[in-house]
Order: sequence, then C-alpha cells, then structure tokens
Amino acid sequence: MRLSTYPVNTLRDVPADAEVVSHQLMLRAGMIRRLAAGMYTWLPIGLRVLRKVEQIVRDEMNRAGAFELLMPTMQPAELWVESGRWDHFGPELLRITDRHERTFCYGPTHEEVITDIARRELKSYRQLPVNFYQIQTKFRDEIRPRFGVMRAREFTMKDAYSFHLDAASLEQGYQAMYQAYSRIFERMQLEFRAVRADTGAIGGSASQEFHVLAESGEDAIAFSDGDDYAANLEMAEALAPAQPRGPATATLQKVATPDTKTIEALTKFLGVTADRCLKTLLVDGTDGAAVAMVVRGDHELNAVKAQKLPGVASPLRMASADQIAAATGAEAGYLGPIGLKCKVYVDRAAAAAADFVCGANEREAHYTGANWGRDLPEGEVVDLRNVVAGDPSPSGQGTLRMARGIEVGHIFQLGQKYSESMNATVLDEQGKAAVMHMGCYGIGVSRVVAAAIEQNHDERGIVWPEPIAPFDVTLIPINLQKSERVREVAERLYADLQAAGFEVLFDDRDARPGVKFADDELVGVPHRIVVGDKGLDRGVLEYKRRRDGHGAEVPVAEIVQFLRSMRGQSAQANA
RNA sequence: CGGGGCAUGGCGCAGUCUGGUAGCGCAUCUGCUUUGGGAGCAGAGGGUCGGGGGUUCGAAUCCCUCUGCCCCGACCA
Repeated sequence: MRLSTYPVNTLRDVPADAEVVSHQLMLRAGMIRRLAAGMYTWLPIGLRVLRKVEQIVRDEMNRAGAFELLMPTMQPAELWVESGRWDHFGPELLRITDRHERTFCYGPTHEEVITDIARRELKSYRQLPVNFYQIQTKFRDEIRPRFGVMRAREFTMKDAYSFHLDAASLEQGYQAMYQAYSRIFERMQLEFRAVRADTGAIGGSASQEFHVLAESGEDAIAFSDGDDYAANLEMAEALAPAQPRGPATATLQKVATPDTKTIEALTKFLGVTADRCLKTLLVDGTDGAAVAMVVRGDHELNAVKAQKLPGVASPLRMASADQIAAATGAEAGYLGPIGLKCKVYVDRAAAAAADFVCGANEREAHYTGANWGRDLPEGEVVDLRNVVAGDPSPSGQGTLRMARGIEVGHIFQLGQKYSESMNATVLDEQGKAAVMHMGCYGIGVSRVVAAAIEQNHDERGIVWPEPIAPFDVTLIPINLQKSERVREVAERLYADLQAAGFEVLFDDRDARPGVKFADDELVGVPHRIVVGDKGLDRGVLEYKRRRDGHGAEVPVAEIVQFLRSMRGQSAQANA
C-alpha cells in the first residue's frame, strides 16, 4: 500500500473523550471514528486488523469442525417470546417495530434463531453433534457504552452454537471449543487466561471466560501460582482458613466508639487490625425482612455468592435504614451479629475469628473480645467473600494471585435451556424424540482488537502482535523526492517484498523522516525498513523492530531472507 | 436511573466570571526554502460558538429550556 494515497489520518492530539489507551490509539492511528454513542466506523487500516482477527477465528473454528453460516441481525419477537427471554432480557435488547406493526429486536445474541434452525434442520441423532458459527454484527443497548470498541453497543462477534444428543457429547464439544479458543488467542500472541465464570443471564451449567490480561481490564481474576486454576473474582471460592479458630481468651466488653462507622475508623480508634473486626451487612431477604452477612473487616462481601443463598433476594440489595432498624434497633456502622433478630450467614474466615470486635447494635458502641459459641450462637457458615491475593487456591495447589482482564471470549454448556423451551428435538436410536443439548461459544472480535492494544502498546503507540498487524513491514524512504537512487531502490523493494508475500506499507509521502517514523510507531507495524542514501552508500538498508527497538543493517540483496527470519523469530519469542 | 462535568472550524483548546459581533496550536490548501526523529517563511480557506426561547441597543458570554457527549455510581454480558 502506498501511504501517499492510502486514506489514513493520524492525529497528534488525543481526542478529549477517549479514556483508555486502546481507544486513544485507535483514534490517533486512524483505525476508527465514532458515529454515535457506542457505534464506530472501522476505517481501512482498522478494518485490516479486524479482518485478521476474524480470519484467525474462522480458521480455528473450521479446524475444530464447526460450520460457518450467517443469520440476520434482526430477529422476530416471537422467537424471544417462545424462549421466555423477551420479558427477561431488559432494555439492553433493542426492540423495533416495522411498518406492519410487527415487532423485532436487533440481535444481541442468537440462541433463539439458531435453535429455530436446529429444530427445523436437525431430525436425527445421526446429524449430531454439529456446531454452527457466524461472525456478525451484534447490538446491545448498553446503559453506558464506553472505551471505544471495547464496550460498544454495536460490535462484531463470533458466536457458535453446538447441538448434541446427550450431556457427554456436549462435554466433548465444549472441550473442543476450549481447545480452539486457546489456539485462537495463542495464534494472536495474546497473553490470556481461561477462567471459571458465573453463567449470568445466558444460563446453563459449565462456563468459562477467556480474558486477555491487561491492567486496564474491567474484570478481576484470581489465579493460582501452583496450577492452572483461574476464576473470575465472582466465582473464586474462598476456603476456610487452614488455622482452626483459637480459644476465647478475652471477655466480652461493650466500648463506646463515637463516630466510628467504618472499619477503618474502628481500627484506628481501637488500635486493632481489620482482620480482628467483623463487619455485619444487612441485605434484602426474599420475605422482606433483612438477612445478615458477617465477613471479616479486611474482606469484601461477594454479591454473586450472597444472592445465591436461600432467603436472600436476587439481585442483591442492601437493606434499607428501616429494615436495619427493625432487625437491630441501630443504624449502619454499628451493626454486629450479637443479638440479631434475623437470619445470619457467616463467612468462613469470619467464623474462624476469636476475640473479635464487632458492632453492638447500638449507636456509637462496639463489642470487643467477642467469641462465637460463647457470646452468640454459631451462625450458618458459608463462603461469602471475595478472595484476596495470598488466599490458598481452591484447587489445593498454590496460593491465589489477582490480575485484571478483558473478557474476549466466553464458552457455555447451555444444556437444554433453549432446546427445551423451543422444543428442539431429534429422533434417537430408539426412534424417540430427544431434546438436544446445546453449547454456546462467543468471541468479541472487535473487542479483541482493543484488548490486543491494551496489552501491546508503549508511549509511542501500538505494538501489534504480528499475526494481527495491519501490515507486516513499513518501507520508509528518506528523501524520496530528491534522491534518484533512493527512489529506485525503494520502488524495487516495494515490489520485491510484496512478491515475497509481505504486506508492505510504503511511506512514499513527501514528508520529513520524523513524521514518517512517528506515524509508523503510532500505527504499530512490527517491522520497519529505512532506505536512505546514508545506508545505500554502504549497500545496506536499516531495519528496526517495533516491539523492542532491535535494529540491524542488512545488505539490500538479503532483505527478503532477513525479514523472513525476523518474522520467524518474533513468532518464537512470543510462543 | 442518581451525582458531577463538558459542548466554540477536522482535532486539542482560550475567550464566558466582568455582554460590544470570535481567537490560538495542530491539521488542510498555495508558493518558496528545507529533508535521518512530528521543519521555516509568506499567504489562504474553513466556525449560524450544540438546538430553541428570553433579557438587552447589542449575547459565545446573562436567564429558561431541550439535546448530545464524558466521568463516577447503580445496572448489565
């Protein structure tokens, strides 16, 4: 591609509304432009990257034996009514009425449509298992789209759906997708982790998320340093402390604690550490009364775990001041488990505390020296809290570390959730109708592009992993307009490199070298060759690698061979 | 949906408090010079100051209202 005629506009200034680096760099490098909230145009250079990501995904899906198809973006409401999701999906589902007053939605996902296809097309167990996928535009009317294409409303997704006769086959298909996903992200040379996840609104049983690790990630991930255990913070189990509870040695005392409503204030006031304090949180119960959750002062309540407990309202809501007053006679900030008149759940770590500090259910008063069993009944002990770095891994191997990730893929075993409600059956070996088992598997293709940048950039710009870079190599001539020799060599190289299979960005603009270098580094092309009189005097070209700045002088005649070896090297280095 | 902020040329901003008819940098176009890390000089084009209403002799500036966007929170895959 000749840059003099290629429509890219790079920006020197960062657009004020771009918050995260990937968004800033995609705008500055001329990859995308915003049309409306959460909706972006992919300009030519950005689209090149998107297409490369798509192609790797497509390759690996095909390799895994899945079949590509393409479903409409608009879906009739009836299918969603049938599956029961029309009423449950909420305002994220963009609903549209056509001129005949028929109701549609813009598809946020395609379980309904594919299940409809499956029940029409699949008649016999002999046709199973089968996996269909598409790479297509989705729309989710997010409350707050942000971070550019990272959390857009309209975005590109690869969604796949597998159909099976039984659970065992589904498990196999699920594992095959796990392998395919691992290959996909490995091929893109991204640092990622597969983590156990909550199934959320899509439903079903087993589920794993694939996260690209990056500081700016929206999700917290806990992973073991002893094996491959990794889980979303929501899901990571907090084990009971290895040390059993110590004996009660202190006596229970009520102490005045004026204006100490937080654990932080309490620890300062009493001179104790937060792990010696228990905090009591009241949440809405299913019967309108409050339910108490007791966790250690240095721990956080995990909403997903809490809302799954019997008697707790889901989604989790904190109790109102009235409910708190009814259950405790006190106000938030001075709550404790002693003398509570409601259901009490106690976190495992909190249950292991002895001689602890807690609220006295009385304004501006706390207890010290409290002990389970002696001063109050043992509560129902459950896992209630978020894990923290240093906790033992639930896998039994190693301790947990925390990282942040960007969710780029999600695989589910749906089971019969949709096939049941939509009556998708095949005839089994006995000739009897059997409800199919389903899996579904998504990759946020456009989000992968942003995530790759979040993980691969420096102060000068993007540093593309080679497999998804918009071009393989930039060819930068110095003084192209004046030096016949430079022009001649550059033109020949441009042709030769392309003939050798490289995607070349030829910066033939009449611009100063600094401008070309800066743009090249902003756009993030992995390899750069400079053609200048300085080097040509000695018969060499100057090579520079974007990722680490590694440079070399290469005789003109050897450049193709050299580039091939560099490409191989960085593939290895990243493998 | 709650709280906060912003809206002035393609991008980044000043001007608003204290009303007097719009400016700077980058980008764009022309010419000359320049050409190894975002050049210099000279010139040019481009803005109904987010929309509507009001106050005023006069509004980017003051008042009312609507819209859009950004941030935090709640919410959500």
